[in-house]
Amino acid sequence: MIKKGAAAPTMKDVAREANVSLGTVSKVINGIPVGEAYRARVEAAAKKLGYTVNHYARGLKTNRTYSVALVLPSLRHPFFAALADEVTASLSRRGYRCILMITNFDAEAERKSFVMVRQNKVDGVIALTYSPNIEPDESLPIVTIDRHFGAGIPCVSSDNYLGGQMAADRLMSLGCKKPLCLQIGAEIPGEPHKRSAGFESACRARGITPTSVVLQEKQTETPFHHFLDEHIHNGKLDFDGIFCSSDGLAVRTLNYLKRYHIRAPEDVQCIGYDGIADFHTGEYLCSTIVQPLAQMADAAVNLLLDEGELSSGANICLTVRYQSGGTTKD
Amino acid sequence: MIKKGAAAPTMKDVAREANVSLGTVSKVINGIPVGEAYRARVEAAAKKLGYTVNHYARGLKTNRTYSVALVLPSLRHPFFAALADEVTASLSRRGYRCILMITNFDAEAERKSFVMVRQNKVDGVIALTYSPNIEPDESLPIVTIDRHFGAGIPCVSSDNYLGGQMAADRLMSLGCKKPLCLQIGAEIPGEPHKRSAGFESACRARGITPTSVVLQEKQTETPFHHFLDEHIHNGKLDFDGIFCSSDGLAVRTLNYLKRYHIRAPEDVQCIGYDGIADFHTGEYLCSTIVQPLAQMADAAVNLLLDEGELSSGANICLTVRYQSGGTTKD
DNA sequence: TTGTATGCGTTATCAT
DNA sequence: ATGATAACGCATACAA
Repeated sequence: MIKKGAAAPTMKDVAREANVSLGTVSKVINGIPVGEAYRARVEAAAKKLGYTVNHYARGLKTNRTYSVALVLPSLRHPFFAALADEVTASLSRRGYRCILMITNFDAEAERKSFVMVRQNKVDGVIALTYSPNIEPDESLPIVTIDRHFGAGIPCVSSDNYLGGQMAADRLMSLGCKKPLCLQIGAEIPGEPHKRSAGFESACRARGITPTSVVLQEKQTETPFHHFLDEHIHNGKLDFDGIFCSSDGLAVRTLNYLKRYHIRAPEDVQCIGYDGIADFHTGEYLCSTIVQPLAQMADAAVNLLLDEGELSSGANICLTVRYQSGGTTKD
Repeated sequence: MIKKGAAAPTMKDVAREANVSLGTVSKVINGIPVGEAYRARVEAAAKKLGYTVNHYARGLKTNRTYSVALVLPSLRHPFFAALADEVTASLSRRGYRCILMITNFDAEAERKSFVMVRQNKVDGVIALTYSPNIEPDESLPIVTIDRHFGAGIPCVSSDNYLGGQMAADRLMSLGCKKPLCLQIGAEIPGEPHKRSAGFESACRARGITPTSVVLQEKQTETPFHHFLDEHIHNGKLDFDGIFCSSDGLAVRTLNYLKRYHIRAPEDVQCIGYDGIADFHTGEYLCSTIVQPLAQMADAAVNLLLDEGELSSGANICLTVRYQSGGTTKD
């Protein structure tokens, strides 16, 4: 049951207590120069009454609510959860609140969150969405993470291309001759696709031609399984190194191969992408390319909040690092 | 950069467009009876302009903001993440927004979130906190999850006692004669403690006296390890069944025992608590007592939002279920 | 410098 | 039943 506690003190109360006018209180609160004696009186009164500004009333005037919406498909995915964790922290450091919107991959839910902005309910949106069709609305303050929407919508992401290259280089340094690249494609072009592009490029730079298989998003992974089935002869896999476009995919792929008693890193080495360690054990799920989550969150927040940043239309691409996780021979 | 998009249409705009007064628009929006012709006109105008209410302005009048704060220690823990996911969804169904507050187990951060309520920035708080010392503030609309704060603060939790009993019964049905109970204690009395209490009770009901070890919160788990060390003789553990107060603890304990080549379920059976499946594989981490997350979220939301519920001071205790997860012989 | 008055978008209380 | 108007808490342009 929502009941009102003792009504919070307002500026009016403070003004009365301090024997000054409303405007003076407002000035003190907002750091506008005011006579020292007045300032002291107001501050004392404010503290005595436990006054704090009502952000909503303020927002009604200023059109700023000091809150931003974070649009995510889900929180169950460790990567999304960790991202939300970082974004919330980053926002909090800047005095902003985070309104969480879970879309469950539903385009309608995504749209809803975007209209919120126009209702002045948030100052901006940080979105990680899979819907291909959000209109690059007018000057909608929005920053996407890891997804390109073309138009002038800025995107912060990890350096996916570099990550792919690093995976390839690492695999080949560790002796792999027959690399395989497994990728779950997104409807939206751009970032995720760069992982495999980087991988392939680095392979070719060493004169090796990798095999690549792409899965349509939201499809089950059985096409991958069929592919693997066809490439197992005499209990041996045709490939000695696999790069997966996510750690989750790597884990599932390795699990599948386990049925054939093909193990990592002995029989095949494998590198994933994301780099979210298992919470309970602190261990990485597999060897992986680690996304710089904290920096990505900060970048997104700064982009959204800092004057002029957004209009630059810049995409920010943060560097990644390799992390051994037991599925490679290093 | 936060810039304003095309100003969102207001009631005034709708009123002008529909050629009616402001009050009439308000009535239509709020479902208050109004002439059919008017209603149609207003609705048409609203749709045409893409009008949506500004919740903040409304909140200024009604003292309701239609948003509640969810206070959580972290999002990295799968249980917290899943809980946040469910709470957000439940809130959304009721037309409420979720403001996420991550405390990182910091008492000061928790306190901050509680003052927000008095500033009218949220209508209530759903909190899962470990700080023992939040004052049962005046009529602060708050519901806790899985933590008791005594006083009149309602708490929704899974039936921890029953869960402990179920674990004990299951273990003994599966042939265990020497049960061990491992628990990470909380500073706050109440719910978590009931897990082991239930376990012990069920053991004794069968005439078996279990061994229990409790760890002080935030302590490292080495005391557990020492204890286990002392109870391994000739490579065999003195116990044949372990109940851990969380899945995470179960996983870590089993990992530790693995060093001694003691394996589950062959050498020792083990049941955890929480029941959050691994996101990537969909598999449970261990045999476990599953908390009814969705129901808990709904219960917390309803308790907070529904008239009169809160004042009843009732604690809600939701039933759990057992789930085999490979660390028991069923 | 300080105080007064107006308006932000909405709801609610009035007359009409 | 409908329309005008005050008020919510705050910021601000303007007057003092």
